[in-house]
Amino acid sequence: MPSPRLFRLDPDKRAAIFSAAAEEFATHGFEGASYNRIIERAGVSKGAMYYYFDDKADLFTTVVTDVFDQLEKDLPPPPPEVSAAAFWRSVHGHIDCIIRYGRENPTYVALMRATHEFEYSGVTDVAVKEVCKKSRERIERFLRDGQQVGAVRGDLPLSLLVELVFVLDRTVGHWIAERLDELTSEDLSRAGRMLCDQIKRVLRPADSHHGRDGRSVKSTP
Amino acid sequence: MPSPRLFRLDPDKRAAIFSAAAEEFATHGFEGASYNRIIERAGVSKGAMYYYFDDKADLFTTVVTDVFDQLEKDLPPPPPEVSAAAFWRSVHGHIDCIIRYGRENPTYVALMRATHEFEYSGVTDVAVKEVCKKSRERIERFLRDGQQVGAVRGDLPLSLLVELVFVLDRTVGHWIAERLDELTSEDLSRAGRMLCDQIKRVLRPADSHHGRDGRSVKSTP
Amino acid sequence: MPSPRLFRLDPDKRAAIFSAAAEEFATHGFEGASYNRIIERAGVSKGAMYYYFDDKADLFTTVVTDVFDQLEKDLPPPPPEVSAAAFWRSVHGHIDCIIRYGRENPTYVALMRATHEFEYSGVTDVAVKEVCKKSRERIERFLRDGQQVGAVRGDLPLSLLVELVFVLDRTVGHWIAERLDELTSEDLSRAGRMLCDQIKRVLRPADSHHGRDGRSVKSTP
Amino acid sequence: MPSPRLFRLDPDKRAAIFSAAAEEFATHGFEGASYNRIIERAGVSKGAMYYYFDDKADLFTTVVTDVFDQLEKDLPPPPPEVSAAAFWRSVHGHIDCIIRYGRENPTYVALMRATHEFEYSGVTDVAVKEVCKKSRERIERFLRDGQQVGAVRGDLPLSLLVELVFVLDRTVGHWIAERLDELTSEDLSRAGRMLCDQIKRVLRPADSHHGRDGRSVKSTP
DNA sequence: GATGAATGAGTGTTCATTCAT
DNA sequence: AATGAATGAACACTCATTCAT
Repeated sequence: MPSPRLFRLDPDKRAAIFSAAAEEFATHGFEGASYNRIIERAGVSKGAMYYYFDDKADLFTTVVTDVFDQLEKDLPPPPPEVSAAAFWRSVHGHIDCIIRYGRENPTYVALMRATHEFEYSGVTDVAVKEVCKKSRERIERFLRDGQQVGAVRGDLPLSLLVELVFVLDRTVGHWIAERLDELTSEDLSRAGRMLCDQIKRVLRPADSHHGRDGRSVKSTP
Repeated sequence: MPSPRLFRLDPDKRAAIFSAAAEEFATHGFEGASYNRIIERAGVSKGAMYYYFDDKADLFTTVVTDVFDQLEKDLPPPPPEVSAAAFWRSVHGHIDCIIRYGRENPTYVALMRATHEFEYSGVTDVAVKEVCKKSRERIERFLRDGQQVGAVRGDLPLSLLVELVFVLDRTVGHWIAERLDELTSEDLSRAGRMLCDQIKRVLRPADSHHGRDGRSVKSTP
Repeated sequence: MPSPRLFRLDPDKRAAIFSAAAEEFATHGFEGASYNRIIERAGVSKGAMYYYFDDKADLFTTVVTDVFDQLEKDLPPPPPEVSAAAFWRSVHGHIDCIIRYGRENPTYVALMRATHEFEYSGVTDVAVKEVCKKSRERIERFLRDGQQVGAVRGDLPLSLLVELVFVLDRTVGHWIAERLDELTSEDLSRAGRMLCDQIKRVLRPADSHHGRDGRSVKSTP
Repeated sequence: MPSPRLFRLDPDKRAAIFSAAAEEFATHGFEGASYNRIIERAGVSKGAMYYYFDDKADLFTTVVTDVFDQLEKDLPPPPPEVSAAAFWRSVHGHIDCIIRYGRENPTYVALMRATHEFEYSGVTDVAVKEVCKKSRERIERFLRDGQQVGAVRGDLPLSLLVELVFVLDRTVGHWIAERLDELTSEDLSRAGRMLCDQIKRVLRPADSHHGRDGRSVKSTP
């Protein structure tokens, strides 16, 4: 956990640290990132850095958590009414929000990706796992609501659906980020609709129209 | 590029090198991986390693290429007949093949994931990009065929569809890998069908049934 | 020298500092000890510490001096009567006192040992040397008294005898400290008598009974 | 454990490393010693050092072991005949040998002292403990032989007697080392006799002449 | 053809200490 | 009087790579 001093620190300095760290971690992943490089780019002394953060992992966790929290804060509240339509409207709202956030903070999108990778890798940090878990739980609650109004299929493990949504979002996000310069604002909102559609396709309950494949994965659900 | 000497090397030694490298890279990513650790675990001399491979990047590329090639070799040939049904049958065949491969080489699945991440990161290596590009082109050709028989939507950029297929596969692959012990052989083929279904959902052309969302992202495609 | 402010400090705080320092120095020696760790464990601010003590060496010296002084304060007064018997009785009194002190302050025993080592090492601090010198002078005066009443041999350099007494005490002290849990109170007083006996053996003048060895080391005493 | 490469190393280089390490450890103790300083003074590269030794502890242990082994190699064999006189003659032989060794390698004497301290401190290394244990066991066997011929008292725990012998030797050794320049060769052999006498005093069985003090420490021996 | 000794810049982290407040 | 933020040199150790043999 970062020292409380961090929050007493000049916001500009703190921003400089977070930005330098986010960029380094996003570019090189956790293990590949150089603490020294971050320190140098943030323009702080070595000692100061260790005054704010316990170690490299702590810095990573703190920055990642911050990014996730920042995003989450902007997300719209859960839908007041309960219906499939309301559910999808809410999904759309979330996606718009996320895309907008990503457009304004491309580095943070990359950082989120790096975080996810890190989580998948063999050297996962406990604190990072926590951040990811929180993030997943949020989606899980969301999907559960979707299942109750019949918007989300119930024949697949939630954990898998969560992962799919996670990854669809990241993939489209990355695809967008790579073409950010050439996309108009109109393109972006179209991209939002497209992503929403894709998620809908993935989550929608199986019906006669689409065949009977992939009903359930585990024999004992 | 690895030295031609590599291919004259005792296959067991070569396998030891590849296996050690794959594991290290899969666990730590490219930058986080330790060349020394690989050398040590492979049980070869330091000089020998630099005798076979130019450097760390070369080893990485070589191993990754090998894994991709290995997999590709096993993939079924493109469907002889051309029809939507044949296309999906072929997709299913591919997926079964990939899942089988992943079950037998879990390390390689992790390595592929690591490769993908590496590609996404900011420090992409030219050679690795080449491997990934080749792999993507294969999918792209596939999807183009699918489009011709009306199995794959044509209203989204191919590059995005390729990415989505890529990532769906990896996600389900990882989801499976994490639960490999608890899944029966029957579960696995069910998972194959499920993944196929998901890909179908993602690729299928938009129709009246599913609304008009996400028609196209770029205004001038 | 510590600032006079130290003595105006809340005794509890001061005790906390001394205790933390004693433990750290005892465990790691002077050079190995971490000033930061001491500060942290004492629960005082960094500035405060440098407000009370000049530096690490000053803290060390102060604490060590305190421990020596504490012990010395409890030691019995020199024997009023002058005779060999009175001398040995006094020695015994001292030893009992020291053993009791050590039992109650095992950390301080370790600290004394660490001090001694430090003195032996190549980086001796002037102030510490002073403390040790004072302590040695005390023993020296004692031994000189013993010589006058014929209780202590006169054929060896006093400095050597002092060292031997010093070290016998520390060795038995350490031996006891290591087994403190298993020794009864009775064992302890037996240990006191034993140590006294050992010191007597070492100091007693050479006589015909014990041979002529070790008469004198330096040809010109 | 040091790498076997160490023993393939140019003896001069190895000696340089050992000497630099011995001096540094002797002067600063284990924790206080600077690996960097040793490397610098030994005139080897950083990498090379870690090529020979696992880490700082390994270097310490290796050097210490070497010193102990060196000394031990020179020690005279155990006495052929068994009698108190032979025992004491053997003790004398050992002491002469040790004093001679110390005169020629004053650094190593200091290192031995540092080792002992280190062992006493709270952060003992397993390997170092092993070296000390071996050394103690040697003395213990010796004393046991002495007890059998009635030369050594049996009323005190052997572990304590061992410690006392250990420490007497070190103390006299240090006392000599400090005055090495002013002592003639004759002084040295006189010192040897003196130390032998002191050890005799400490070990000799209690007899009527010396009173009944210190018979046994533990109530249940 | 193949080795493994050697390198020194790099790693993340801790150090004793200072000084503006 | 007292704080705690800040420093940068030093710490033990690892890195990818070279090269004489």
